[in-house]
Amino acid sequence: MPRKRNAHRSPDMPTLADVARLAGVSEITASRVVRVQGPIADSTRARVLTAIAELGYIPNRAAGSLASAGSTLMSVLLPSLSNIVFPDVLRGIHTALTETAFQPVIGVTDYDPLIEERILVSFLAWQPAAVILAGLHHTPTARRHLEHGRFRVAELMDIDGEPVDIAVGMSHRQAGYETGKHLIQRGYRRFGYARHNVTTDDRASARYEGLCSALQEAGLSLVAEHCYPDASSTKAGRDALAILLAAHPDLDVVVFPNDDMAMGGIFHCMHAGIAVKEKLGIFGFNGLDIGQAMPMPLSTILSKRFLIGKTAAEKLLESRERPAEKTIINTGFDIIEGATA
Amino acid sequence: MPRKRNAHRSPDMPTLADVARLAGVSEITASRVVRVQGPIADSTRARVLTAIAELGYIPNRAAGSLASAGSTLMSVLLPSLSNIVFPDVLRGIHTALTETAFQPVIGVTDYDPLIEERILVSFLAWQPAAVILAGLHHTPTARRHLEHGRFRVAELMDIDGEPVDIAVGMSHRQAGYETGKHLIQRGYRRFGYARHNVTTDDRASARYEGLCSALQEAGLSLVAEHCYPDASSTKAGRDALAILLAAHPDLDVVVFPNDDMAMGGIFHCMHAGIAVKEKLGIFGFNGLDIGQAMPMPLSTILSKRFLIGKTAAEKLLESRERPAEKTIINTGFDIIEGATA
DNA sequence: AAGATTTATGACAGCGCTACCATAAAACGC
DNA sequence: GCGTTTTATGGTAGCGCTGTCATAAATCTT
Repeated sequence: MPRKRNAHRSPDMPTLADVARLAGVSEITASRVVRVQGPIADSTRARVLTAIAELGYIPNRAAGSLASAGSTLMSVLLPSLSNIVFPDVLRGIHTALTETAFQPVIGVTDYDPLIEERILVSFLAWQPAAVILAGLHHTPTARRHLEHGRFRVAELMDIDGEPVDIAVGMSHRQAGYETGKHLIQRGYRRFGYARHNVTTDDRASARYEGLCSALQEAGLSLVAEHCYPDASSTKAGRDALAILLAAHPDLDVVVFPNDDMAMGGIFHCMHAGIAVKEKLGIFGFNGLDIGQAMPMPLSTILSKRFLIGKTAAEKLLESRERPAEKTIINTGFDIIEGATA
Repeated sequence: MPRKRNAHRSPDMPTLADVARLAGVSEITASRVVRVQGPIADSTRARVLTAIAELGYIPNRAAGSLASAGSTLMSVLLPSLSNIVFPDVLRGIHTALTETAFQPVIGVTDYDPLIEERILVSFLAWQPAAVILAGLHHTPTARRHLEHGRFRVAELMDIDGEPVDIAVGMSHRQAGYETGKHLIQRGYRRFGYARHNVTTDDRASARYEGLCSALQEAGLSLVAEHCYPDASSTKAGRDALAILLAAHPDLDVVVFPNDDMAMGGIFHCMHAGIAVKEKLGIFGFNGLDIGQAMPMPLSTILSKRFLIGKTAAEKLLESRERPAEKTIINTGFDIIEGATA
């Protein structure tokens, strides 16, 4: 009675042992061929490969992970998937991981550090090779896990702070500051700001602060701001601008936390017959394609989301061990002049 | 010398055995508490839970999967992440999986069945509980794996065909057909169509065919079409429309394969001073928020992407075993009249 | 009260793979 | 030509968990 357990694999899924037997080698040699590891004679490799093809062998990664105490999974924790920014980051990660043995496992935190912590712990159960998350701010428990774990860690988007291992991103504070300087230089003086409800989006807050300090340096300050109660969207931007202008018709420029909302702002202007740029400047953030395809391209800041994801994943693959010094990679940003401010 | 292997877990990560010892129960009992499975006395559960908290125990899912020949992973294979459609689907899946033990592992196929097959096989190595993919068309090898595997399968987006297990989506052929009928009824006669380069996007092709057959029924046919050589984008739509109109200034409506391109079309009209709807109708597909936030909301078809993802994942969770009959769930679509056609 | 059932727990083997150590043969050095 | 290194392969012992079967105690029948 060789096989006692019957809850197991379908009609005898072949195992490494089957492959080894058919190829006339030991299990460990077959294993080495599969993993492309260690010295193997060409003839042996060929025999094993043939056996694999013949049996339709699929390795069992759970067994492999258990035996080697490590997996080929990379945990990716993103705040949101509604915000186009994060699919872009994910795309970058995925691009870097193509052709490698690594696979991303994704979780969505909804910008909530507690959810992040919960998902992180559940991901750790897979002994991932690396963990990628957004931002440098995590719960103490999460941070402890990140610091003591046997895996690489990349914190994306933001570089204003102390990373656990690697940080890849840009300074959002500086982006906000440069936005302010840029607009002041172009003659704008009466600034409005349209927020949205995500209070835990640290990056948006950092940009806001940067903008304020640029204004302050120039002896200015925000004339008005409005916080739209719902999540960010084009409609949110459109409505927010309407409200802002109703209360403060004398604004000459309005800064939005992202391009989606800024486009909403432009749509409001189109609807209300306000001459964008001459009468009212509109400034966004992200540099989405759609904004640049408009008849008057959106003035905004290009954040390099794909590059951030790709760079982070590549960097993580460089070494399995965490190096002594932390790495901070600034992918920077570009101001897109556009035609709306 | 108890611990011979030193490549293993960091300074003694606690195992279930440690938890069991501390709680004064057997390993299997501790395991049952962790998995919330089988009858456990309240007092015992409490002791085990305390031990877990005290040790900071994190279960090892690789070991669990190996022992039980099954994992809590759900493989998700999407054609693309650039196309907003799929992050929306993914969001739906993720929503359904929150609060369950399942975690999505994602792969991107780039609309290529061969890449899909390759990723599928590498995912199968984790013995996933379910596999989610887009469309009903796969390579023979992929299909064989899907049919013989011990996991549930959901094929999303499309329902025009024979699924392996579950299909959730809508009839794209019908959507194209209804688009044609709707536009004909509104008086449009001279139709143009702007494609993009993705020849393997079966859904877009099905809509195209549906549109053509509606025209045919009415004794009409496409006056012109243009295939933009690059991937779909707003700019692609804008350029494609410009080219189309240059050759055929007499078109009275242009249908686009998606909203992104349709918006590009509108931007072209704005730029060229063409009265949208009166002079030229524009029709999209997807029903993206941004199109509806425009001063003249885009006429389009609302595809229920989030719902598709969510429904599929929920359906998959209903039973671990594949039922005898296949399930097809039609999430339908809505025509959004909008103001552009 | 004696059996039948349910509830709570445990012993043990083994899932399929790889780390570790050992060995044998081939290539190299001088 | 005799050590020494390199190349190629194998034996063995687990990795940490859960399926299976067994058992003991509590509860329910009639």
